[in-house]
Amino acid sequence: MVLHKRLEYGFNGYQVPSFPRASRSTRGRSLFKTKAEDNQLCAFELLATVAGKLLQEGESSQSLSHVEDEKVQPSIHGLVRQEQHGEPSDPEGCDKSPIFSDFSLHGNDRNKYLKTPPHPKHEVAVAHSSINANSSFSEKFDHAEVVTGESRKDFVDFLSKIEGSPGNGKSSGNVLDGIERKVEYDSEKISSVINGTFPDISNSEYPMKLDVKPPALVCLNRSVEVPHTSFLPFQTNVKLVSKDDDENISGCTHPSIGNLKAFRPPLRIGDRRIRRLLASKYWKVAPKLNDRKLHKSDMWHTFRNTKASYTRQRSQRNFAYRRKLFDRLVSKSAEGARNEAIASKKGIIEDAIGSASQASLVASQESSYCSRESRVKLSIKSFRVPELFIEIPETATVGSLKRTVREAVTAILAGGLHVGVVLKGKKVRDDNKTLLQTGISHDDKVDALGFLLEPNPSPPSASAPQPIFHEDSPLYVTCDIPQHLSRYPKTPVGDPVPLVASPDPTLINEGTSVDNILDEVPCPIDMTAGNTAQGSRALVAIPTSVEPLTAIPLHRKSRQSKLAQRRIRRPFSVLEVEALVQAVEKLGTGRWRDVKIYAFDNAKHRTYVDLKDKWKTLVHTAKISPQQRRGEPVPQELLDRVLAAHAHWSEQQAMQQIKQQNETSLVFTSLMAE
DNA sequence: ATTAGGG
DNA sequence: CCCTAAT
Repeated sequence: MVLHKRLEYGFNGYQVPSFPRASRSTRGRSLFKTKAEDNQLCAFELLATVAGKLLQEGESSQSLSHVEDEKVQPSIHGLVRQEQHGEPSDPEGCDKSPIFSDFSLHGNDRNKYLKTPPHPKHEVAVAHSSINANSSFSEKFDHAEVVTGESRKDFVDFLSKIEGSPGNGKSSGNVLDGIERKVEYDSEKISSVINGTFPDISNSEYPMKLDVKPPALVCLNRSVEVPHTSFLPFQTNVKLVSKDDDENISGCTHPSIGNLKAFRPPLRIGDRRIRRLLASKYWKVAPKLNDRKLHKSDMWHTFRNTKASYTRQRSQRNFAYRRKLFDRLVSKSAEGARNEAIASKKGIIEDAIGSASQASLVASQESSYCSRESRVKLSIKSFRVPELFIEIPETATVGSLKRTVREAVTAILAGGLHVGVVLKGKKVRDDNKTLLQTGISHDDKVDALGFLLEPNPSPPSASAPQPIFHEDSPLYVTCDIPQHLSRYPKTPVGDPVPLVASPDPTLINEGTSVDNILDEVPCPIDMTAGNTAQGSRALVAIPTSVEPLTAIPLHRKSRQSKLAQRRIRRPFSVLEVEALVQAVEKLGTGRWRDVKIYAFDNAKHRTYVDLKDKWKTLVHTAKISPQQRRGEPVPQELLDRVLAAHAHWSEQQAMQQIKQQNETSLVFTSLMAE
């Protein structure tokens, strides 16, 4: 059991988990899940806490006298932005269209959207599908920058025409040869995208119109035509950022459906064991929220209690407000989860690009419902809790673990945090201005309102919550962790929690990494004109004292290596699936190592076994009815290809076997004849 | 180290 | 995803 290990958790920001796709196979893992969910509560506590805090501040500084008619505008504005000096984060496309993804979709709409995305094309800057053998056809596709659903379909149709019936592909002559070559080319594209090494395009025999200069920051703006009635803005903005040559392309891609993973930058860790460990950590601490509704009451409960811990002195009047806020937070967590993951990711992307900023905090400004008072209501949808390292003995109880996490985070938040307000990229310094004067109350435009969490230079005021974290804190005493081990938050009293800017913000949330572009989360938030979530310097709280730890050091190590942690679950993105399909189409099944090298070479977390497994499930998925499918919906078109390829290669395999049988029997008979 | 398949 | 038997 994993808990028997000395737990070493790395928190790296916290987000409301993305959608529920937690594996349903709970066998043997239920313990974990519960544990994980507990952590979740902590996250919500934090979320709510900060939100409440900010809200209160807003209230107190709010002195609106005007009554201004507000239009009820349901769209959620997003969000944070911090302008970088002289560095427009997004010169063109990304900033251009003031479109919002409508995250307030509910119920059917949402499902509908998720299930039938407007032309589920996710080809990032992958040039595609031209066929040499057929000029007219190739005219159609050569230089096509992005294959749309239509064109892809054409391509498939074309293929089936050539091959007769799909899946019955007999390699016939040069036509298929051409296709083969083209496919190979395409595959290279994809795989290079995946591998983060865009091929030498300039030398390519298939010149593309991509202006890609690998080592530099590249921003490809691909405007994809929006297929007819898609209600979601559809724009493909691709930023390719080559950080290191061996590292990845990271950037913000186009909106995609359900691809909600946040990602974290490449782990600079060679040791696979550590990688595994890390992955497990993420798995443990960043679980998915399986049933939000179910936990809502619990969360509120926790929320309330936590609030009490340091907002006790606040007037009860705020209670109802906070309750309301909380409800909204929770109810929004569904939609928000997407945003948050995305925003968070975005922040990292920005970071990768070089922009710097303080903490990332995603907030949304909503128009008030009551036109009477013209109140400004803010709801912070998410913020990232800086990386937290928690070490706790295996003998500790789950309760103590929870407490430790909570306290650690609380220490950060409570320890003299200064909140900055950013509006349209500018810091609002004058605390005495009203929101109206500042312009925060205007929600007509795409006003970006952001908050910065900064270490408070000045010691917390008397009214401000004191850092809870202290050795002598009663909270400690009650902790049933063996005294010497709960050393984490030994932050000196009054001292601000050490906040360190991390150039390499590592994300949480399913611990997706940026090993390749496939890991990227299409980022609808990009489309909120100019609302660029700022790059987040992760605020990292670093444990200051370490002495007590030396007590049980090697012990853990030995045991750890023995009981390898289960790897984190990392659902394949559509893009990955696409790549896999393409690779298999070319290489066939049964050559998983080749497939791996071919299409996932740089995706360290995808082993050939993984790919094989994924193919297995893909084939299965393709066979079952769409209703029975789970997880991020795979475009039917891809599934069709899966089936076709599967059929094709199965046949090949069968043919091979028959061939071999014939050969052997031939040998046999000839031997007998002698 | 890979492959194939069950769990 | 994991585990394993068989290559």
